[in-house]
Amino acid sequence: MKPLVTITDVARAAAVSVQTVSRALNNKGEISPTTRDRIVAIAEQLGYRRNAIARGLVTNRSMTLGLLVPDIANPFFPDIARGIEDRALANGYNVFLCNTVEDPNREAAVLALLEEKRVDGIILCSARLTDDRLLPLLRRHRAVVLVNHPAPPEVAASVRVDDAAGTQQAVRHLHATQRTPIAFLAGPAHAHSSQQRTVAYRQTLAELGMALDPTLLRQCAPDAEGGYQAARALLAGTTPVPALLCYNDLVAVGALQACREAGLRVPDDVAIIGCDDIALARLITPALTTLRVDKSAIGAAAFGLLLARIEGDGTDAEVVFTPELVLRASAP
Amino acid sequence: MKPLVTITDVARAAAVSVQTVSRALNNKGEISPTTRDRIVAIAEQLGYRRNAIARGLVTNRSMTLGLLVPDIANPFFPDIARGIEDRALANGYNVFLCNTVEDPNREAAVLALLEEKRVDGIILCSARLTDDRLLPLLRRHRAVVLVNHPAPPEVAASVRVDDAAGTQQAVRHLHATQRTPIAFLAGPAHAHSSQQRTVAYRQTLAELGMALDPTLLRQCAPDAEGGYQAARALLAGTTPVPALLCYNDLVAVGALQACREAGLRVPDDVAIIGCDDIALARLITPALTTLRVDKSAIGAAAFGLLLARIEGDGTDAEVVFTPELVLRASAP
DNA sequence: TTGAAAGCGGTACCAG
DNA sequence: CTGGTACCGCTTTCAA
Repeated sequence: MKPLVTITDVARAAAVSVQTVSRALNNKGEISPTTRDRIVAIAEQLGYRRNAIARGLVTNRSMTLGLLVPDIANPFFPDIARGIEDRALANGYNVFLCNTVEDPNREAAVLALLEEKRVDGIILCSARLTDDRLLPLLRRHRAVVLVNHPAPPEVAASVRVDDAAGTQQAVRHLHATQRTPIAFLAGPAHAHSSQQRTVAYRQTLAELGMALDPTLLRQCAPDAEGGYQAARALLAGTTPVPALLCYNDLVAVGALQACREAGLRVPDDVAIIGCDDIALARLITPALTTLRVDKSAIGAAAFGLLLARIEGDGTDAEVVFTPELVLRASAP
Repeated sequence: MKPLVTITDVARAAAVSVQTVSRALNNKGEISPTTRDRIVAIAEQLGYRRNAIARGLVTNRSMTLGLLVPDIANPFFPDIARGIEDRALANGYNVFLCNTVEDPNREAAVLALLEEKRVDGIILCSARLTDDRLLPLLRRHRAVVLVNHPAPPEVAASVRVDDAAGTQQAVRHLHATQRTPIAFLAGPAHAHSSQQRTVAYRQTLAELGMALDPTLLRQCAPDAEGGYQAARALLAGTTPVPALLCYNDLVAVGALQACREAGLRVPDDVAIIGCDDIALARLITPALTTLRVDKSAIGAAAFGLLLARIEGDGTDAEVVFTPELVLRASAP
């Protein structure tokens, strides 16, 4: 552990006071350009790097954010993270990217740890905690933005995707192309977006005069394995299933695999629609019809809302993105 | 910005000194169980949460690590990150997961930022900086582990995959199944693993008495788009290409797509081998023959080495994993 | 077993 | 324009 250069060392080397060094380094306050340049040069030469810990203690700002995602292996979240991190770095913030691996307890633990680390704000994607546990934890943070989860405006701003609109588009498309009845692999029960889409699914079926067959509505883990298992179980039934609406693209990939193993052709025997339009969706065969959302824009919007809250003017409380149905081979 | 409870507040409420509270909270030093429990209860009730910033300033330990990956959207890295983060959290560390988006300058910037944040150590995966820029930056850090990149032991420990062995297995398999000549989509020129594999590719061809056709050796971006472009360019040539060895699975997915568009059947007209065995590899059609490495184990090993270095006994300097060829439909 | 005081490396406030 | 001093919240050292 090599002894690091401190601001005092720089001050001594430059024969000035520490405050003068501080002013030079931060380029603020009244200071003559001459001394500033001289000090900056000396600091550079000494290999000085400022200590964000010490600075954070006095400024009460860590210039650090927390980002929680339920599963970083789902390409949906790296894309959002990218949108956030790009803007965060540009604004001088570092991001703790925390994978809660779909585990509510880990989500709670991470929220507490981030509080100890005194992050300036957090962005929580697709919360898995129930509100009674979640909200008290969130309230302790200085600024919070939720992605895909509602919250009282005094607790958090939110960025969400219009789940109802997306589900409606997908169901209508399947209905219009004569692929009924429509099964729905609905994702995890505790996910808010799953609940919203389930409501929309039921409602749209009703609007179109279709009966709801409860056996065609199944929850599943929001990954390929979950989709595979759920689809297998579904296909084991006696009723043929000509259309499969999936919680996300990974679920759709798993379902596709299950269909293939069951000897069903996609889209001839079964049409499949995913959600998110991850990069993979157009690279597999058949390419996946899916609901596209602009993940990078979601990330950027979330950061924007968070920054506004950190800086005090938490005016805009909600941004909504509307998904767009992208037709590809799996459900033309 | 709500006023947070400090250790002083707790001390006042419990009518003891701050040191006693500190001892109670950390459960160390001599303290009577009675007062300790009383203090802990009061702290809890006041909603006290300790301040890692203040604590880090005095202990000179941030309990924070930095993890740099070139592209978090490549499923290879989330798997490694998962292996690291699981063990890090279990040991009380938080991880800054930083996506350098294949950009050397961003890598350098992040390395500097992490230094300001006084992370206790960093794990850098697949460095993109050249050693002359990289090493000075690394030397400034207290503990460093490199994944897929060599380094002098006094600068960093390293975890690597035996690229030569993997490449050799793959080339031999393609040769044994009569699929020659063999093209190689080698990934980014500045990646150490790309260089190693290129050497092994040449060497193995020579050992097997095959001529090297330079037009069959192409660099590419290490993602699906890169594989797609490189494969397209390759297939535009006049020579048929019966075998395609790819830098990683994403490159292979892109190459697969290019082959399909060119009207080539996989594996009948072209055999394709990927690398990493990401989850996707067995979910696409045809399933991908690939070189499997245990990503979670790589992450765990990297964390283990880092912890050893942080705690001072940086004895083991290198861990090597050997990839295993997994035969699937794309190159049976 | 507990407490008083010093100080980690900065920044902020005021004086010169 | 520059310097002195207090202090952020906590742990460490030494006394009591």
